[in-house]
Amino acid sequence: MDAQYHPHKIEETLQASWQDNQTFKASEDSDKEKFYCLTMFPYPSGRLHMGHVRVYTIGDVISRYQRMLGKNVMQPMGWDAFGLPAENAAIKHKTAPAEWTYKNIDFMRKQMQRLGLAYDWEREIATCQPEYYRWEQWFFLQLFKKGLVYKKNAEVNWDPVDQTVLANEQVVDGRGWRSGALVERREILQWFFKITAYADELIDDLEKLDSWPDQVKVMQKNWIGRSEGVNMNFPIKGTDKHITIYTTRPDTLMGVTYVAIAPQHPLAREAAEKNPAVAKFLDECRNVKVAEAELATMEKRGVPTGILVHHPLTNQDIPVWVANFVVMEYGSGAVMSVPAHDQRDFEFAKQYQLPIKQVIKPRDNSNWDFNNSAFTDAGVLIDSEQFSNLDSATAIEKIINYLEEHHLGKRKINFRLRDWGVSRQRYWGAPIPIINCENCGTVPVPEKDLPVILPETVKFSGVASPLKSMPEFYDVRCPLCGEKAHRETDTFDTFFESSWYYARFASHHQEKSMLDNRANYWLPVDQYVGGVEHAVLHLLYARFIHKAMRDEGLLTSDEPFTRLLTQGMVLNQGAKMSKSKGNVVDPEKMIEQFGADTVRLFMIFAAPPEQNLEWSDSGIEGSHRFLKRLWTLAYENRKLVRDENTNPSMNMDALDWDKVDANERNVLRQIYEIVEQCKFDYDRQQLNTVVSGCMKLFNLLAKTPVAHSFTIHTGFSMLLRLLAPIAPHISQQLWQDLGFEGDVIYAPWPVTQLSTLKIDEIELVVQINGKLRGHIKVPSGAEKETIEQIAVEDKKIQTALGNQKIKKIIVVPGRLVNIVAGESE
RNA sequence: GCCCGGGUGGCGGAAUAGGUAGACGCAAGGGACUUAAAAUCCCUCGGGGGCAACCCCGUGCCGGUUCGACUCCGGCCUCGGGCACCA
Repeated sequence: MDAQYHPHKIEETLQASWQDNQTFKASEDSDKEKFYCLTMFPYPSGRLHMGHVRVYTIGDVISRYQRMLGKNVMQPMGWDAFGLPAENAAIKHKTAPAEWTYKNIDFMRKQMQRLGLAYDWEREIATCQPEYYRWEQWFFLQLFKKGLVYKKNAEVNWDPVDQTVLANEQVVDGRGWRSGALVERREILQWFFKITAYADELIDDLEKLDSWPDQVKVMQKNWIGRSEGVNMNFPIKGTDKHITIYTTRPDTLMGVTYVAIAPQHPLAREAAEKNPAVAKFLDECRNVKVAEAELATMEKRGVPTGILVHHPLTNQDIPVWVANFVVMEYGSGAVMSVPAHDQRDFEFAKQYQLPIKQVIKPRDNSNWDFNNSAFTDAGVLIDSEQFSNLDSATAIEKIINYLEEHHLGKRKINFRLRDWGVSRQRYWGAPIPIINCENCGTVPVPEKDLPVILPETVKFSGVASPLKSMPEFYDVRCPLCGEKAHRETDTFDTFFESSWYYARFASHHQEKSMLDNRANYWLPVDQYVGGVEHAVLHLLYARFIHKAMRDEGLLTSDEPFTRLLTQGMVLNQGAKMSKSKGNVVDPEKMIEQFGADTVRLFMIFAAPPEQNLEWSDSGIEGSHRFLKRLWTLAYENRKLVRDENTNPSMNMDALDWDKVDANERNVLRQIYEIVEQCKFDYDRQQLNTVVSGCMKLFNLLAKTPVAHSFTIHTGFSMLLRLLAPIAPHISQQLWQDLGFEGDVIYAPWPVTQLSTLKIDEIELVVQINGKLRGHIKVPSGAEKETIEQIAVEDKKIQTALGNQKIKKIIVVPGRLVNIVAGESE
């Protein structure tokens, strides 16, 4: 055993042996309870950054902890390998996206191994490999057969100069990032997944996810946005046509003063043909990027279409406006506007001097000031003919019933959730397995022809996808009629790959099917770890695909992830690490300087997993210092611990605590308390305080006299196990050097004798009116009356009480005594 | 704009079901060892007052509930995440 801590030597030797012995290989034939621990796989961007190091460490700590609890653990890793950055890198470095991606994967895999992450590398997946995406293409075809896939027009950001579709992040201040041209909205035909068919189940099953953060569940629930309302027809004056609107507030029906339609609404287009002002407005609306945030924050504008509709109840004429804030995708793309009771309608009405008609008054009968804002709460109806004087809730029911009886409207449950557009007009993605034939229309690629392989050696200009100019890719024969046909050149949204990879890890190397029985053994994932930024999109899509796979008979579970941990970002000087800010800290350099254990320890210690972590150069030095001290103390006690291992000084099975020295008993009790606390913290995943616990235990051991060899031995035995999931290398090395049996990786979790360890006296806090005034010692298990008496008779308490009268005494067992006292008579 | 989080010493953070605010670590200051420095070890360390025992104030801001509030409720300020083609 070296006198000094040499992290590199220990870590590299151990990592090599883990690899050689396939220590972390997972198998399905085990009598142990299974535990599937998964961390969101990365995009292979080139090298690991601190954010990666943090998540992967957290996942690794959890999986190692579970292994020590005796579970059959599987922890795989792979690569979310398709996506935009490879195309950008291809333009910049003139390398093909495939080559660049594979190089990055090789480099990052080495970096992960150097961190000592306990992965089963045999299960590794790169989503850009045909062996993977062929099953995605296959699954798409199954959804197609079931009618869960359809094609429709949808808007994209169009760069008129580069003649290409832009991602939202490629639109900067309304212009294409490369060309600088003003982007335009353009409609193109795209494939969609009917995720809305699962909307109810996606919302209802959130309740089953007890071990998900509430935060994420609430976000998903709001995102899906189930609302109960009514679809209502407003007849168009002078025609037999009508506009359908959706509202959740039919109680405000009598307050409608105009109807607003989306710029994409067919009626708006019709109006534009006759009305140049409308045409001009629609044209202006095209220069806004396709993003909800954009729509919500831009100036609310509109123009009258000249169209009038009849109010369904009063038959009154109501003008129809086109407004830029009405979303075509939600409801029917048209809304009834009630300025008096909706804030956005209110502002719009003020801006264009449209009438504001109050039909709801506050329940307390007060007057509402309509100069500043709408009254949006529920209340009592006024000026609403037969519905006047009803409360909002009753009125909603009565009005809906009336509308249904008179065939003017129909009850409708609506979702904010929209169907998932999966077409991307890009090269670096999985090809959509469809052939377009002039005779036969849309023809799925026959399953025997899968996979449709993405050509990897291409010339990449960055403007349009190379597939669009590769006849060898798109010129095909129609599988039905045999005539010349055209292969789909769009590729899948990369969220599709990341929606089922967790299941494929459990069926790796299966060439005959997408998934096999092993998936039912491992799934659902017991612990999923990843960033909060994925709270809605990725996690919702994965839940949807999981249910779709279940309905395809590929799986039996309803949900993919049992427990979810969403971790925070790594910041430096209060900001996300980025090249432009110049605050990037390279994990590779940190490992070089301090070793993997120190980096891991700091990542876990510096903040609780869910919160952002502030990088600190001196902080990581502190973590390193702790490991050095630990090594030194272990070195100094090596003989004592080894001897105790071969020749125990106390027999735990027949231990008589009364014969143990009181001081030693006291130290042991503290050790046990720390160990119990660490267990509690591991289970609630507050890993930073586990490290605090380890440090406390270490500080205690450093002060323990050598005579207490039993305590020192117990302390080391427990400390090394508590620390093993976090700093696995040093823990294993010391475990071995101090003569403990086997590998710490498989060592059973420490069990304490805390419950049998007797305590004679406990200390309680004494408060007067909630303010700390003293401490008392009482026999453990003392009666409430005894405690009260001791507290009141305490000298300090007597002085503090003076001649105040005691009104009440509250005793919280094991914690405190609060004396409620007041003025004397 | 909408949805969801966070705000506690000089700094990162702790306080488990409403019960001692500041655990653990970092930084800083003082001391020991050393020719010296580094390393290591010991002490101090929220603010104010007091010779002291002790006292007062203090968890973003304002108000409420409670014997007792960092914790619960109402309102606000501020920083961050997401908003459907970044992943």
